[in-house]
Amino acid sequence: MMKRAFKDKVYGELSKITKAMGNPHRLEIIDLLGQGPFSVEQIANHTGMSVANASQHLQVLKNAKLVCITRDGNFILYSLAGENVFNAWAALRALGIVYNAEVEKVVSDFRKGYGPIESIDAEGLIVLLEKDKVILLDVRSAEEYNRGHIHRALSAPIEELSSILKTLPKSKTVIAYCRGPFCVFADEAVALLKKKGYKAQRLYEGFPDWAAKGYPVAIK
Amino acid sequence: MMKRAFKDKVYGELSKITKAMGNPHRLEIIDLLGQGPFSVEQIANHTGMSVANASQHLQVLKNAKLVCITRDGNFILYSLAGENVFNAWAALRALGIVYNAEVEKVVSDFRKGYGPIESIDAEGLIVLLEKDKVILLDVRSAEEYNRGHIHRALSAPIEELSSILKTLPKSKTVIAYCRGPFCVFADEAVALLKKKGYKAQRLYEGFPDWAAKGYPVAIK
DNA sequence: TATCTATTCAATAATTTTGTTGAATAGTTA
DNA sequence: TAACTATTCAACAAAATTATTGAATAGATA
Repeated sequence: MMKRAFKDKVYGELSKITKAMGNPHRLEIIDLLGQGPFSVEQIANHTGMSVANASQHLQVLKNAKLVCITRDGNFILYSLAGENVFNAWAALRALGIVYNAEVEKVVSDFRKGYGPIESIDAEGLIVLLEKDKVILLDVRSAEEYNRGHIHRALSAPIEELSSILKTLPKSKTVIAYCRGPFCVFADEAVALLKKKGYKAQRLYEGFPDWAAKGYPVAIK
Repeated sequence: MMKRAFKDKVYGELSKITKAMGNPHRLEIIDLLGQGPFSVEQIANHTGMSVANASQHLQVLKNAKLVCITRDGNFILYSLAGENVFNAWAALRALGIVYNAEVEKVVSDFRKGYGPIESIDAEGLIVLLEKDKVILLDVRSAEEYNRGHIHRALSAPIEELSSILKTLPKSKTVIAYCRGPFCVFADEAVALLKKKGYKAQRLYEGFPDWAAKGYPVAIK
């Protein structure tokens, strides 16, 4: 029947997108590319895959039009095809956290390893920033900070945090943020800060979520 | 490494959701369940699958917590696990239409078969309804209409449209809507209406999209 | 032009997904 | 309780996905 052929085609085309997202490595790549462009080798390192394997997964994402490439010297940089891609990923991530208790459990179990970590959401942070009551730390790498960061955040890469920390007053609460809800840099930072006697929380979301919501960002 | 195991777990759990959505039949089922609950046999008929096959795909969706079941007499009714599921599907659908020219092409090619079909979006329809300038027809089945329909819409199942049509004045534009952008009932209705001398358009979205946006609905 | 190097490709085996078939099951109805 | 029926299950073969390996390629640099 004519209609059936049409539907098969439409849902078939759309399933190319969901198929492309239907793999843990590729979800991790999408999450990573939310930070900005990365080379194949960088992606491989961040995700613990071989370069050839990462390349093949990137081909799948590229064929589904979820990522696109630019060349920079010898390197090929992959980035998300548009902000809708990150939004769709965020919607799926939220779906997982809300309906699938297993996801929530894995995350909270892991975080317990750092002790009790309080978190604040983006809207809450905006209020605190307006009151000038907090110090905001970007605990990702300096390179990621330079690509773009939350307005008024200080760069404090997790490895350098203990030295930077000495310059911070203990009168204000410190908020740490990183790449997203599944990135643990902020948890590590909060654990260290609390150990040193600071009042500290993590931002639940990461920088890409903040930017996607249209909240103020700065580029160094 | 500890962190890698954590990430593997998190992305692995989330990929269960995207894997479950990574199949054309299962996407069609999700789209259909946006209308409300259906039995396994109904789902099989609507999607042109065998009952056993539909059942197996439904198990996959259930395991991913995307659908849930209730019993009604001898029948087991499947429905979406929550409105977030439809929203995520809508986000993916939009992603496909925006970034993947192939999806857009398949849809517009098919619609050309009915002649030039104009469509209006939900926001445009609201304006026209306020001005009382249009007649709004729900061309889905009477059963689906009774489950819920757009406020002020008349029920006009596509098979009965030609008889109902005689009672409609030609002074107003007629807007037809159905299940969603990939449902062709509204296109068929518009083609018929235009042939009979009416000014007619289709609503681009379907009833589930309208309801998900929080616009006014009525239940018979 | 020749060299170098990041990336892609091709081939392979292991694993997973898929649809069909017919039998089994659970829960309702009589 | 017995009969019925919608749904699920189990087993199978075909097809698709996946990670690994090492070779090939394209494009920049010297």
